[in-house]
Amino acid sequence: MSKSPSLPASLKQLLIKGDELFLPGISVDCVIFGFHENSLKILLLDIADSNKWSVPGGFVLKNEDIDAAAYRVLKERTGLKDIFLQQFNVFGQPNRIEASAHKATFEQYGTKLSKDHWLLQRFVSAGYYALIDYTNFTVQNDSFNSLNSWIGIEHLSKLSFDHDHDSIVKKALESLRTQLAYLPIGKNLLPKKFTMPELQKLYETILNKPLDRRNFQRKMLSFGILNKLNETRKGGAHKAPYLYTFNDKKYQKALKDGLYGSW
Amino acid sequence: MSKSPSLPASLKQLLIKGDELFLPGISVDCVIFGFHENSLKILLLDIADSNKWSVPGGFVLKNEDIDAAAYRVLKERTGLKDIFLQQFNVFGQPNRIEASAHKATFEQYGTKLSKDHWLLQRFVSAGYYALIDYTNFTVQNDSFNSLNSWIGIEHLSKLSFDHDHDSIVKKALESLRTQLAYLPIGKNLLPKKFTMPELQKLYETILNKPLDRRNFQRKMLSFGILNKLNETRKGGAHKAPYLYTFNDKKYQKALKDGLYGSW
DNA sequence: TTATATTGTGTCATTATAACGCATTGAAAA
DNA sequence: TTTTCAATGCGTTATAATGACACAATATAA
Repeated sequence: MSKSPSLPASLKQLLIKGDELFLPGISVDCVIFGFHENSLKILLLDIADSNKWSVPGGFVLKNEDIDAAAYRVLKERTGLKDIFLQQFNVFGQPNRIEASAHKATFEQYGTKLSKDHWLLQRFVSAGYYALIDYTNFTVQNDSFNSLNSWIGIEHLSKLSFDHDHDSIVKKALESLRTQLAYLPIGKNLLPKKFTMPELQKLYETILNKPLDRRNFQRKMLSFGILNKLNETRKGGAHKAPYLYTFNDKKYQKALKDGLYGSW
Repeated sequence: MSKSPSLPASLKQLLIKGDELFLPGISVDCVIFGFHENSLKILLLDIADSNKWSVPGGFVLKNEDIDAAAYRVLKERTGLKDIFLQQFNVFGQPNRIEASAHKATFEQYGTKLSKDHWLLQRFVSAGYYALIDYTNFTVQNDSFNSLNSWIGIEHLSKLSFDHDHDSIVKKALESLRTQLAYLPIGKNLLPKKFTMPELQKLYETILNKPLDRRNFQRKMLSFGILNKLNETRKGGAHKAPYLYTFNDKKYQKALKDGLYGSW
C-alpha cells in the first residue's frame, strides 16, 4: 500500500485553524466567465483524484465582508483585481454535499476528519459570477492540488458535476443572460479594444442565438457606451473592421441605471 | 428598581436551544410588501423598548432549506401561505449589529448572554422580499414582544433603523423596481379582482412616478396576462371601471420567461 | 336634472425594430 | 498584377411600439 502524499500546508491550516479563522457554515462560490475564440468559457476545478468538477470557492474570514471574500477567492484564482463581480443567488439546500467533498479531499492524504469537524457541517453558499478578460489572464493553479481549466459552456452538459455545482453554474448562466437584457456587458469580457463583430459574437454566445449584424450594431451604438476609434483590426482575411472601446463613464452610468427605462 | 418581565418561552428556547436547532451564523430577513390605499407598505417590527425599526427575520433550522426558512418566517408573521418570495441579496458585512440587537432584547428581561453565545456571533443574512395581498391579511404579533406595523414607503426616511435593516429595505425596493421592468407584478399585491386604475396606481407607487393612463392600459393588455371581466367596480363617485383578474397560466409563464425578449 | 371627475376608446406623430440591399475593402487565389 | 470573395460599412423599407393627446360615455353628487 502506497504512502499517502503529505498534507499541503494550506490544507493543514484549514484543518486546524479553519474554525478560528472563518465564519462557520458559510462559503462563497465563484462562477468565472471568460470569452475566447468565440466561446464563452467557465473556469472550473478538476479536483485531484476525483472525477467531479466544481467551481472555485472559499470561506469567509471572521471579520471579512462576504463580497470581499468573493473578491479574495477571485484574486487568488486569477491574479486579477479589476473584476466585475455579481452576487446572484444563495444556495442553502440541506442536501448540499460540500461536506463529503471536503471529507474526500482530506482522505486522499490519509487524514480523517472528526465527525463534528468544522468542515463537515452544513454550509450555505453565496454564489457570485465574475466576468474577466481572458486575454489578460493566466490560469493560476492553487495549493489545494486541483487543476483549473477553462471549459466552453457548450461542453458543460458532458461534464460530471457534483449536484450543487451543477445548479450553481446553471443559475449563473441564467442570471448572466437576464442581466444582458438590461445591463451593459462586455467591458470585462473583452480586451480594451475590440471590433463590433467580436462584441456581437459575445452576445450571440451568451444568448445562444444568432443576431442580425446590422441591427446589432445600430442598437449597440444607440446605447451610447462605445467609442469608435480611427483604427481597424487588420490581419483578418477580409475587410478590416473598426476598433471600439467602451466609454468608461457612460458604461458605468449604464451599469447603475440600466439600458432601458421601459416604464 | 422594577422587576424585569419574565422571559417568554420562545426566547428562552432560542437562548438555550438555539445552537442546537439552528445553523450558526445564518439568518433570513424578509421585506414584506403590501399595497393599500394607493400606498406601498412594508411590514416592519417596532421592537419593544427600542426606538429602532427592523424587518421580520429568523433563523434557519439545521435541516431546513434556506428558502423554506424564509417561507416559515413569513407564515409566522402573516399566516399566509401563497406568497411571492424572492431572494434578492445576501448581507454579510462584518459590522452588522444583529448581535447588539439580540443582546438588548435579552437584557430587557434581565438575561445576560455570555460573550461567546450563539446569538452574539456574526450573522450573515439572506434578504428576501415578499409580496402579499394586503386585503387578505391581518397582522399577527409574535411572541418576541415586538409590534408589527405597516409603514408606507414614503415614510421610511423618517424612521430610525439600525444600519443593517435600513440597507436591506433600500435594496429590496431597488430590486422590486428592477423586477418590475421585466417581470409581471401585482398578482400578490392586489385582491383577486381589481381595476386598471388600481393596477396603475400600484405601478406608479412602486416606480414613484406618474404614468399615462391610456398608454399604461395598452401596454398592460399587450402582455396578455389579464382577463377582463364583465363587471365594473361601482361605488366610486364617477364612471365605474371594469374589473380584471390575472390569467394565472399566462402570468406564471411571464414570471418564468419575462415580459420582454429584448435581444 | 345637471355638473363633474373619471373611465373607455381612439388617433396621430414619432421612434424603435426586423428584415434586407448594395457598395467597399483587404487578403487570398488566379 | 489582377481577380475573386467573404466580411464589413452604411443604408432602406415595412412594420410595430411608444408617447402625447382628443373626445365620448357614465356613475355619483349637487
